[in-house]
Amino acid sequence: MKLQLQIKMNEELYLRNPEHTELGRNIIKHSIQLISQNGFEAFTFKKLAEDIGTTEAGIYRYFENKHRLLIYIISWYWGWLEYQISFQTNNVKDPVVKLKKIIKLLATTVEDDGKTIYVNESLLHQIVISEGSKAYLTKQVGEDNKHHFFKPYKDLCAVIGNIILESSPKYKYPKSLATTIIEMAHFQNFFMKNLPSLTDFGKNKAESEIILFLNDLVFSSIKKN
Amino acid sequence: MKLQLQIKMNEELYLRNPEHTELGRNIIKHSIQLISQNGFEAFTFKKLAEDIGTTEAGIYRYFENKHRLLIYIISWYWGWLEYQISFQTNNVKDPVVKLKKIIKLLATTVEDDGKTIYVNESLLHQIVISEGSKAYLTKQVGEDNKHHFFKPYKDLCAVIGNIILESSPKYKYPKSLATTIIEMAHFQNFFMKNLPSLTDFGKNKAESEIILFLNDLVFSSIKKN
DNA sequence: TTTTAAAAGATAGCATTACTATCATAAATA
DNA sequence: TATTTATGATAGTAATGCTATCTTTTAAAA
Repeated sequence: MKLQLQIKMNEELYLRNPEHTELGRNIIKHSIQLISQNGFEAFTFKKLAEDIGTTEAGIYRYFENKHRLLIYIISWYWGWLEYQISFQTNNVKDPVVKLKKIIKLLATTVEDDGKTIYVNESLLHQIVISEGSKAYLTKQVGEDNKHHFFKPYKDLCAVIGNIILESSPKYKYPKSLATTIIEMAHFQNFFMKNLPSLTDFGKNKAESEIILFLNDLVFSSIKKN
Repeated sequence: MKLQLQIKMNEELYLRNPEHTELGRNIIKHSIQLISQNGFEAFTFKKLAEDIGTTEAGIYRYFENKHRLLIYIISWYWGWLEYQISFQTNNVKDPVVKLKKIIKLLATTVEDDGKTIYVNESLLHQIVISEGSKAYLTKQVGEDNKHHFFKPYKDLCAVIGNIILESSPKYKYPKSLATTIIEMAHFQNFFMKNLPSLTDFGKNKAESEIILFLNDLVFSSIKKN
């Protein structure tokens, strides 16, 4: 039996549900390819349409603009990651072990598991690293937040924050530490690959070193209390 | 005697040195105002020209494009901040005290001290929080790095990293911890103001709480070794 | 099986953005 | 006074970020 994973998306993010049609799924698939290839700034609906073999107007029937589309795929990633976390930490009692698993999931390049046909999680992970913060670092963040566009990210932070509290009930900054873990898992990765002198992960450039750094950071913070 | 502070800028960042002319200084001044007001995405050379009372072509004589201009003002900020740090930690022996002062400087809204006539450091600080990472989160990061555009940021990280090592010579991740402090000082501030449920700085929304969080994070990491 | 509705394709158009080029004028310097 | 240098004024162009309309295809309902 082949299971297929479905992530429930905020309906206000799109005009027409891209999961329901071939064209819609192509929009998601090719967006991920194009954005990871050329970056979000160079990404346009015109180029996307050409890549798919449809027209610009066709894309606009699904997404109001490219920023919404970015939020869509990033949100999809957070939803997917939360599922991965709940799956991988299922039946694990020790919150310390859970946290270590989460850090590993966050900091490790994911492999495309084929459970989601039109989403390449590995490319998507790269997008989240390079473009993820652009989803909210805008002047419309307040408006977008009213539409609950950041709920998947918040949910993930809440999950991680709660495990931090499980491990150390008196720790004062579980949510801020959670966002720190998430953001730093990605920023250190970006720095390692692009501005390596900003990190301590010299020549080898292995994600495993980021994991060690984050483990050290997190567990020295929460253990001492 | 009134001292005037000059930050030495990378000459490849501009076509004509904006500090040398009235128009150039206006470009810097009004860029900071416009970007902090409307965000970097909505910022165009046309609007900037109108705001100043000059023409678009006039701006292009100083900066190749708006991305270079962003890097210019952000770099200026890092240079300025490094000066502030060296000034405020001068004659301080204890690296722990130094680090605390640095964290405070990073996390606190700066007041415009008038030492730099055409730069409003307070607005610039807001820009660095909201737009700072966009300077390097691009596909051209490698190219830009070859031009040493990120040197001021790297220098600052090196300074902080070295103080971390002074305080704890065996700590393994001084540079990564330095970037974590810098980035989190800004991200937690952004979250606090725009997506508060991602932080633990509830109703009061005081920068002092971010300082407490960062102090806790940093000193639990480096003390235990 | 027809009818009808929904989705996609094809084109057009338009304001704004991100530039480049040219020519004239004012101000500073030699 | 001559001449460089900076600025102003204007034009133009390809690409971007949309909206609108009309036709054809596809698929669901009657």
